[in-house]
Amino acid sequence: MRTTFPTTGAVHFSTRGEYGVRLMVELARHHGTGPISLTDMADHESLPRPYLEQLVVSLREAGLVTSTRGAHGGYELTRDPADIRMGEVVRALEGPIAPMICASEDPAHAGLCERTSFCNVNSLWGRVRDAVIGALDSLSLAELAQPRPAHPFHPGAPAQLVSHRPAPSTTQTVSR
Amino acid sequence: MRTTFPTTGAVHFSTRGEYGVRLMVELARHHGTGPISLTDMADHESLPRPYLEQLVVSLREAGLVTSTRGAHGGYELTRDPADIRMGEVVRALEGPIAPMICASEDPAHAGLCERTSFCNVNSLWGRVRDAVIGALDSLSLAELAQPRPAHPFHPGAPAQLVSHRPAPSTTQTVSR
DNA sequence: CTCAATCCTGACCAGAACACTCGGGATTAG
DNA sequence: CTAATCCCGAGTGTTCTGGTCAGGATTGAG
Repeated sequence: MRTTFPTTGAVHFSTRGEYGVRLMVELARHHGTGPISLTDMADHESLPRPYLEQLVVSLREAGLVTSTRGAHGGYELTRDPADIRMGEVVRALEGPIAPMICASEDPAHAGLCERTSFCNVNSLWGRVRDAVIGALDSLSLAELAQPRPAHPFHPGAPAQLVSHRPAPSTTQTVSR
Repeated sequence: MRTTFPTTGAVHFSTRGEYGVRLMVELARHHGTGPISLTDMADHESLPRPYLEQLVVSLREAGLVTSTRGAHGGYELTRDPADIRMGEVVRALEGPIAPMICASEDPAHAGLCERTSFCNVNSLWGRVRDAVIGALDSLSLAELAQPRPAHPFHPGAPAQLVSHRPAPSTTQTVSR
């Protein structure tokens, strides 16, 4: 089993997200060449096929993939990879991006935190949510699927740790 | 109990983060006027005090608060609220911001994903991590603690849904 | 000195979520 | 017909979450 790796609390994607995205990348690479079987992908990525079987249900229900049954069947993308934002993929797999009840993507649902009137802590969670959504939607499946050395310039920031702690300056005007 | 509210999978802060932040806000509001007891804060925020007791341990260990024991004791901030980035607070409560094993804040730890050499999916998780860190560190405790109508201009973007789907353009240069 | 208000520590616990596995049924190409 | 597929629902051990509980140490006030 995977044991969720060293438990890290906040902002942590489950294996559904991880495996599902890898699966979509696999599909994107073979886009246009007919359906691929789950068994093939499971073997190629060395992931448990019976588990992928239930992940792919979410992807199908979200309209991201279609299936053809029977021998030589399998799955394929419904749209061009360049047309699929990673936000859609992750949302399909893990549900809506809502770090907190009062920071739901659905405004109606967010309203049921009765503290909203007087507490502005939720502005923090809202900010996090928007940051995550922005990060996910700024990347298309096609960009993620291209092999390795992404592009001569703009190398796609691979394992490259950017400087966390951007600037511990006291006064710091937020963007937007 | 809180039942983690409608389960939302990805990017989801636990009550540790929620309660802990609210606790810090409470402390920030009374900063400079001596220690406040946990009981007071638990009552005022209607949170279970015995649970807060273990949260506050993390805050103390992170050096964010100090305690004075005995009667009329309590907790207070060690630094000025304007000097505390929310990233510190959240990290203290929930652990390092790492959405995935290959997107750890600690580069050494990130190296133990053996796929890093040939898969660029981790660039996605890295991007999410940086987005979250940026969002958290761009806000100070002081900003979060001020009462309600934050500021005449720069209204702090309260529940305001920003347009997700920023621009589904196919070619899209990353920022940075 | 005593007492009550605090912080501090560690153990315990029920329920949920996670990461799967398993068994079998429906479809279809060869 | 048969093998390769997708499809579906149920079961399962482990971990995490969100607490509770019991008691000990420290201190200010009377």
